[in-house]
Amino acid sequence: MNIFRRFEAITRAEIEALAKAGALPAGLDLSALSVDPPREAAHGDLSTNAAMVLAKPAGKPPRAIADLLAERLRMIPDVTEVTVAGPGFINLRLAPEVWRAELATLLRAGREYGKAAIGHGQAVNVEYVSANPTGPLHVGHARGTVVGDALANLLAFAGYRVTREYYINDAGAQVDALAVSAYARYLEALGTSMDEAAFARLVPGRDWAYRGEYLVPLGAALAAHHGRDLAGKNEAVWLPIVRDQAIAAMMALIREDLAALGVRHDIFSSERALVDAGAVDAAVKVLESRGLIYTGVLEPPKGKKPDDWEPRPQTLFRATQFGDEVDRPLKKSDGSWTYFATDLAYHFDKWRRGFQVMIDVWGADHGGYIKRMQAGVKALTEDAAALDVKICQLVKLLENGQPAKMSKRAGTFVTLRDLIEAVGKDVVRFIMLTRRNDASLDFDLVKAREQSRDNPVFYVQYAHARCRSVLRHAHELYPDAALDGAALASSPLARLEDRAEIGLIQVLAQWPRVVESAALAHEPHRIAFYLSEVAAAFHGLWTRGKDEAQLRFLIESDRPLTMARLALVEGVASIVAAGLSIMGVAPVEEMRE
RNA sequence: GUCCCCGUAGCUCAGCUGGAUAGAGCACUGGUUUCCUAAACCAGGGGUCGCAGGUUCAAAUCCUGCCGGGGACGCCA
Repeated sequence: MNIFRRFEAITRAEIEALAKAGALPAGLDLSALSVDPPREAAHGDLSTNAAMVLAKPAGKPPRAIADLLAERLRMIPDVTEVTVAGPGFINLRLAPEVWRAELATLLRAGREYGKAAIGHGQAVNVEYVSANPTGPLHVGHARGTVVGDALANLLAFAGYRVTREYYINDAGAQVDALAVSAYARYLEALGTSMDEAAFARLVPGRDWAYRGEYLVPLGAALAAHHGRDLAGKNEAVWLPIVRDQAIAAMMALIREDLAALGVRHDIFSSERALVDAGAVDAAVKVLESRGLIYTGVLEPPKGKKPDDWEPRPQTLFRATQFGDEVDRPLKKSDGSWTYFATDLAYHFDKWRRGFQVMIDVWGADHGGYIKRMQAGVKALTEDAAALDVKICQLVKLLENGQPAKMSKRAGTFVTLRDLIEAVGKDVVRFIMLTRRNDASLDFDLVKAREQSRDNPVFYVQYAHARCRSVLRHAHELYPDAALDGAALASSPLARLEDRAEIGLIQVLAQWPRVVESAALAHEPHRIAFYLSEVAAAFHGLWTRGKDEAQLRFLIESDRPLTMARLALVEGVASIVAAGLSIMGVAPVEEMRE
C-alpha cells in the first residue's frame, strides 16, 4: 500500500472512531475523501479534505471537524505535525523515517514498485493502429500506435489483463482498390509499360489508386508466382487472388513497421473473416430481437448537403435510444453492410470474447463516430460493456519550427519508417506522449534530437544516465559492495537528512499514485510528465552537489553515507526505467555517443 | 444547421473524477563549472485560467449560453 492510500485508510478509521465516540454521526459518506500531496510543499507532506467533505452531512463547520480529527491524527506515531488550514484542510507532516522506509520498499520491490491492483485482473481490450492494409504505416498512424501501446502497457501495470488488438479492414472497397493497383504492377512486371492510358485499357472502369513504389515488389512477386496466368483475364478471376496476396504483403509490411516501433499485438482480427463467419448477421439479429432495427428514411444532413442526396428507405439502427443524434444505416444502397454494421459485429465479437472494457484508439477524423459506436455497444451488450474511445489529434511535423518537408518526392507520403530512421524509435515514442491525446502535437525533428532541457526525451534519459554513471563510479570505488536494490535497501538510510533528499523520495513515492490515476483516466501521457518531474528533482539535487561538496552522492571518506545516497540514486533510476518501460522506451546507460 | 475536441504567462503546454496564494519549460534578467560534461542547476519579473451567468462552504475544473480555432456530419473506411 502506498503512503497516500495508507493515510487515507488511517483517516477513515479515525473518522469512524469519532463516530463511534458520538462526536460525529455514524455512516457518513466518505467516498469524496482524499489524501493528496498539497500543492504547496510548505503546507506539509500530506493533506486531506476530510473535514470539508464531512461538514455538510455532519452538520458541523469544517474547522470544528478538522480540529477533532487533527487531535486524533496527532496520536499517529508517524505523524510529526498536524495543522488545520484554510477552509478546513488538515495538513500532516510525516517523520522522515516514513519516507526513508518508502525508499526501502521501492528498492526491494524494484520494477514491481507501483504495480497496482486496481484492474483486479479484469480483461481489457485495447484496439489500436488498425490501419487499412493498403500500404506501409505513415506518420499519421504513429501517434495512435504509441498511445495505444503505452496505454496497454499502463493498464497491464495497473493490474488489468490486457489484450492488444489490431483490426484489419480487409473487406471493403479499399482492398479492392489495392488489388487493382497491385494488378497494375503485376502487368508491369510482365513487361507491359503501365501508364494512365494502358491502365484504362487493361483494367477498365477502375482507378489506379495506390501508385506508391511499395507495390512494385508485390507486382514482381505476383508475376513470379502466377506467370502470365492472370493477365488478360476477367477481373472476377484475378481480383480475389491478387487481393489476398496483396493484403498479406501489406500486413507483412505493416508488421515490420510495428516491430520497428517496438509494438506487438496479441491479435490481428480480420474483418473479412468476421463477415464470412456471419458475425454481422448475428449482431444484427440480436438488435432485431430487441426491436432496435427498422426501415425508415433519414433527413438529409444539414449544412453541407451531398449533391446526390435522395431520400430512400434504409435499414436503420435506433442509435438515438442510446444517446446518438440520429439513427444509423446498416446497409448501403447496393444491399451490402455498411462499415458501421461490420464494426458493430466486431465489437459484439469482442464482447463475446469476454471483454467488458474495450478501448479503441482512433484518429481525429473519426471523432464523429464515437457516439454511434458507443450506442451500438450499449445496445448489443445491454449496457454491460464499456467502450472508451481515445481520439488522437494531428501531429504536425516540424523542422526548427517550420513545417517539415520529409517527402522524398512529390506524392510520396512520409512513412513511419522514415520518421524512425530520422530520430529513432525511442524518441518517436516519447514525443508522442508529451501531449494529451486529444490535443494536437508539434513534433519538431530538430528539437527531438537536440540535447537540451528543451527536449524532454533527453532530459529524462539524461537523469537516468547520470544515475547509472554514479552507480558505475561507486562500483569502481567499492568493488566488493553489492549495489543492487535489495542490498541498497538495507543501507543506513537515516543518513539521508537533507530536505532535498527527502523531497526527492517524496517525488518517487508518488509513482504508485501516478500509475493509478493515469490508468483510471486512460491517459498514458501522465507518465511522461511525471518522469520530467522526477528528472527535474534529481538534476536539482545533482547540481547542488557542485556547490556543496558534502551533498555529492559519492563521499569516499564515508562509505555508509555513500551507500544511503546510492540507494536514492538507484531509486531514481528504477522509477525512471519503470516509467520509460510503460512508454515503451529503453532507458539509456550513458549519453556519450 | 447539429455534434465532438480545444481556448490557462509573450510562446509551447500541464493541472480539469471541484479544494488553499493557478504550475512547468522556452524566451527575458541575474547568478552557479571536481560525480556525465554550463547537454545541467538556482533566483527574479510575468496571469481578467476566452466571455457571461448558474450550482457549491469552495469552480481553471461541474452545468447553461455566447465568442474564437480545429474536426466530423446517409450509401468511403
